[in-house]
Amino acid sequence: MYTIGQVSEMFGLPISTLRFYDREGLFPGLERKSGIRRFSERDLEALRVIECLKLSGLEIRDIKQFMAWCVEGPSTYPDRKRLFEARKAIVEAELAKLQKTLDMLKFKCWYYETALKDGNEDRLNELLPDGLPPQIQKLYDNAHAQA
Amino acid sequence: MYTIGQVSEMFGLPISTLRFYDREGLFPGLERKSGIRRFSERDLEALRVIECLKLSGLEIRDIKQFMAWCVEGPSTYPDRKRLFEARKAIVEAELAKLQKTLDMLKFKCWYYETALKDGNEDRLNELLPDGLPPQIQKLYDNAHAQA
DNA sequence: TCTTGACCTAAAGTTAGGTTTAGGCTTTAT
DNA sequence: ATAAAGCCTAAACCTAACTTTAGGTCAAGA
Repeated sequence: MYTIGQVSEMFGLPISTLRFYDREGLFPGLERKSGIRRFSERDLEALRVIECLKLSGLEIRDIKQFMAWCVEGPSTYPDRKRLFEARKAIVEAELAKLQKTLDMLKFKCWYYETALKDGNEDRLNELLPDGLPPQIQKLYDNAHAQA
Repeated sequence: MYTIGQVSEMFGLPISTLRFYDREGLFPGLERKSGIRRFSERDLEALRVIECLKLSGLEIRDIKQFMAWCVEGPSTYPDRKRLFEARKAIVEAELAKLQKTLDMLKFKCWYYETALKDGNEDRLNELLPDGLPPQIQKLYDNAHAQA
């Protein structure tokens, strides 16, 4: 069993955030001893899931819903399964988008490196939009492709 | 040249958002004809960069700074290069984190699929934390690894 | 000419996700 | 026994990034 301060340390989250999550119902059944929160291994796993779902872009009220399902029992397995499958699809899309973002950033890094060498953007403006070196052209095209 | 409504259509962004960006100084030198905004090809490219930088997690005030550098000229090439290199590092870290998130989600999908077949989590609780099928164990370990 | 649709501004409002404050218990080490 | 550290709550506050509102301008078609 852990105190809120220990959990805060372990997860690198402010104590105020943990209390906020608790207030929002993200730790149903969290134990208390004379008013003081005692986090069990189960609560830590819940917190890991919270962090995962948050990263996947889920809102707090929906995470609360998930935690409520966990309390409700096996009848909610289908709901929970659906939730994770939906999140999986969303994160896969997000990853693709972020990869595209990364290509744009890589292109821009090359762009300013070149501009810095040349002292201006004149040559770059001539190369654009399709006379770039092959590797760079790939980045540029990918970054400018329609979603 | 495009009207704000056309740009809104093209980028799938609300008109109010485009006006907000303009108010925040993200389109320096945006042309107007009797008060009405006319977006040039240059402004569209700016908007593409804005979307990219936003996805990379940059705040509006810092995007504004970047746009100001673009107006300022070649003396700011080093600043702009540094900005993109920093963003690139951040997005690469973000991608790694999101990949880990995805592994957790994949694990949870498998978990609830199994729980649904079994009708309970008893067998799963026995398999955890290190008696899982190899492929699944990999997902689980990766998702639970320290940052 | 009149009406419709698209544009404009300034300013107030909204939302999510916390954080801070003020005042007060509890536990632990000396 | 007492003081410091760590815990508690309720409620106010904060910030970013928009969005909405209210009131008005402008240009084109019937």
